[in-house]
Amino acid sequence: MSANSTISHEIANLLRDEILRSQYRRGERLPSERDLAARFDASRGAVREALSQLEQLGLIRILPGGARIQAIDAASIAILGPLMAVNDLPDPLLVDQFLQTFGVLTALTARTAINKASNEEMQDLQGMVERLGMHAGDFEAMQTQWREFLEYLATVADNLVVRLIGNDLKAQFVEQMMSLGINPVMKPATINKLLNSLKLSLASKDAEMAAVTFQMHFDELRIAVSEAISLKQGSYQKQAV
Amino acid sequence: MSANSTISHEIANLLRDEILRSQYRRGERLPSERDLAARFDASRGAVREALSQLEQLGLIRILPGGARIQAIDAASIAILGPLMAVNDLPDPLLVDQFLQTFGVLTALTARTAINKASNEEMQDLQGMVERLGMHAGDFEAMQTQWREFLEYLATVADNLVVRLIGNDLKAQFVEQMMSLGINPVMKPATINKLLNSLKLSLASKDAEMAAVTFQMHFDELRIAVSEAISLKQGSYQKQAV
DNA sequence: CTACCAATTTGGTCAGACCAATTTTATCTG
DNA sequence: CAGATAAAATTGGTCTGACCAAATTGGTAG
Repeated sequence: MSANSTISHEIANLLRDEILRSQYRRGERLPSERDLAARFDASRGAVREALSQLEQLGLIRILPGGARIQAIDAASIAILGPLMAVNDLPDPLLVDQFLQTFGVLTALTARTAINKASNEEMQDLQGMVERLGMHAGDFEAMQTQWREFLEYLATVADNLVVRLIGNDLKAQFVEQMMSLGINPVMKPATINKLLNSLKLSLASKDAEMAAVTFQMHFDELRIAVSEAISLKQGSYQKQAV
Repeated sequence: MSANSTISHEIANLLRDEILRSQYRRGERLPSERDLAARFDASRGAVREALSQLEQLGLIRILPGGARIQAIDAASIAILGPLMAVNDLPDPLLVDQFLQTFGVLTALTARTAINKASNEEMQDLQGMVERLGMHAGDFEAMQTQWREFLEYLATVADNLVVRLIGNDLKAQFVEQMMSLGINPVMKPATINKLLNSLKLSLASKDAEMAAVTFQMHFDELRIAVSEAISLKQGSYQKQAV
């Protein structure tokens, strides 16, 4: 991601990672645009564009006299992806918080969607869940269908706020997990249980039950991902030895 | 807000509002940097910095050949504020979605906070709720204390993901409501009911109950805000006549 | 009408310059 | 020596004009 081939993006990414690695303290002044230009062997214009991007991310504040580092927790969510990627392995705690958040938002989406779905849309949803059950073995195919299902759910719910947040989170997270080769594994029994619960809530048009089901699913996913990361961590340590 | 006095910011804001007002269609090409520079009577550098900001917002994609408009629902949440401000009155549906989302995130924060709060922190929280009850009459004072309470809750919960989202949402929303003079009014009885429920859940350290309480609070708030906007709308129409 | 190639347009970058505001340094004063 | 003050250096904001590579456009040949 963010492999924008332009020099200004490269500079922005480098500086961003340096800031996220806490190489600068909060409130500290960044080197001047002229110094940065010299360091990166680029023009001041390119550096300015890079700094402009960092300002948009909420990492720095640019004002006459110098650009100053801001507190991390005052930044935009767009830094979550890079924040997870600065180390070899993502911070498990951060990933967990990520999934937790994604969970409640998905639960909200499901609740809203089912509450306002037309009969036709309900049938579509039921059909998709049905098909999900058929691919229980094939991880790749299921992943794709699962994503389509969530996408359709979001379309039906039509909550722009959640949608935008979801965009950012997905962009930050999914790619990251993929590129790190973290594949959470859930037991077939668990999956089936969730699918059945989902079918039931759709059949009875029970929005609350669907919400709870999604909540459960994400709780399971959190466990699975946590284990997947521990596993990776283990293999890393082995390599080190 | 975003009254950054620089020319590039001004250009960015103007273009952003034009895009949000759907004056360009998705996929359409923005005028070239040189044309925009001529139109705004600015240098191309300034325009480029503005476009860079819009790209960061996810409103456009810049690539050789031209900058193209992107789908709104592919943008960053940072556009929600401007999106609510493009019209005289914010879209009630959008505001409602906003509060709904903020509600589930706050509920999550409360749940987490109570689950991991130390004894001392629990006492702090209880004290804050106690003081909240005392200011039941004074809207201003209560607003301030309420915000401090939520802030402390977020500190205890210590979920960076929710925190960052919350930052963005608050930055986008609260200011907007304030500047529009929308003051939601909740019945004292309702407020007291919520406060009591909150006290109870804190006393018994019942995270789930606290979460539900916050959920209820935001549902009430949604109603109140909706009414406040309708009221404003009414007075607007009167003026028009 | 299609396929291909040249001319034009567009974004990306650079260099050098000027201004206003801030920061730093030197100076003066008590 | 400490503090206030004025001068100098630094810094961000902007402009002009230029060059390159990639993409778009338009014309032309098949």
